[in-house]
Amino acid sequence: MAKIIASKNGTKKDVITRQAAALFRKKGFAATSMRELAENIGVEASSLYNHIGSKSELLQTICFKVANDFNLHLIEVEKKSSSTISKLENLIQFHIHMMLDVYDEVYVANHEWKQLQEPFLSNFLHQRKLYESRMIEILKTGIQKKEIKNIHPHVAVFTILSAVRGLEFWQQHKKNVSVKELETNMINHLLNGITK
Amino acid sequence: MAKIIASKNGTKKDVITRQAAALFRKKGFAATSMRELAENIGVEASSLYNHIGSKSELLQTICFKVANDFNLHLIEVEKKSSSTISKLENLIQFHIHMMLDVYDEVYVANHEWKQLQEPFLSNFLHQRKLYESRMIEILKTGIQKKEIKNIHPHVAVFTILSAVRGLEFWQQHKKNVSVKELETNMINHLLNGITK
DNA sequence: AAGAAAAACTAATAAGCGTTAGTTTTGTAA
DNA sequence: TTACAAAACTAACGCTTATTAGTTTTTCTT
Repeated sequence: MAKIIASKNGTKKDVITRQAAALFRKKGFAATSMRELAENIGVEASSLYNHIGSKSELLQTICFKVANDFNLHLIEVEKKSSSTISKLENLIQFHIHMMLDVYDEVYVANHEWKQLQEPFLSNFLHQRKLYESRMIEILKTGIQKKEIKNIHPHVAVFTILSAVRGLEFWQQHKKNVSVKELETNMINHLLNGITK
Repeated sequence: MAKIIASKNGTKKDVITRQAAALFRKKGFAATSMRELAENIGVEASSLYNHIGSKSELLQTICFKVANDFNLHLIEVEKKSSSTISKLENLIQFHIHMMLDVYDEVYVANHEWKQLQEPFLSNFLHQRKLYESRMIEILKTGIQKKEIKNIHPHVAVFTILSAVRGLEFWQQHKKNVSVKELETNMINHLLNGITK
């Protein structure tokens, strides 16, 4: 009769959620069974339900925690009175760090949100759309202030967000490239290009 | 007793595969049932097996068709004696067009390859790794020839590939931005940046 | 029109799914 | 030590899954 060990700063629900994020990332939400999750923790599947409500709830928790983290950071950036470029640097930097720090969770939020049930699905998509439109506003301001080329702000935001999302593929190269190197290269690429 | 209608240039297997790609994209591979796929075509689930081998086979067909298309194009680009920059333009352009032309298939190849079974999973990943390393070589040459800044080629390739992969999110904005506008903006962004 | 081949159908299989009920064990506090 | 609550267990529920077998219908060929 194994017991779920609660780590220092986390309830047993947190332990389950973290392990769920790891599995959902590795195998996908639909392809991960509760029995599998339980086995990974060292417990029977039914025991999980002493701590969580449902499989769906796990996905909800993961997705909205990530969405909230990004939202809170964007609010901080918007408050600042810095230049558009440095705001963008700040945003890209945060995305990179989230991707490296809470990889599983961010990955799941990016890829498995489709498996959310209503009304959570709509809510999640709404939040993301809002995030994007606020980033677009930042770029528009930069264009007005002539800090940024007269590009299509919508396309630019998608390009930047897509690029940082791609850091999923970076996990396996963590050793070869330092975080700092990655950061400066990506920010420089997305802001200044690569053409000499 | 509905019958699967073979379209002009496609066997019945093609029709099934195309519909499968659409569903796998919308709902994910694991979350799509054969009964659902059959219903979408207008036939009983068991009837599908007169045309295909298995559900897995459908995913394999989709993923390797896409991988092959990208590989063939890369070979063409490598043959050319043009500048590094124009090679990159060519590659980015092709990615954009694939994303817009065979959206479902490319999306599935990008997102659902995890559900491939061995040895197909290893094979697919190998092909993708090869594609990336060949793109890196192109960038390295560009750096040597001083056509391109002295950036980290690996990071740059990932940034570019991630950015174009993100065009998934563009489907819903097709009306607002023309393909040409999208193309020039993205290529310009990824090659020349957005800073004035 | 007859016979063969293709492709649909119905029915059933075994396995796996998320989840619940009921029970037993464990840990905690009086 | 006793009592209570937390959290584990076993067993089962009803449902869905991909796939197969066997049969009937449709289509193509002669």
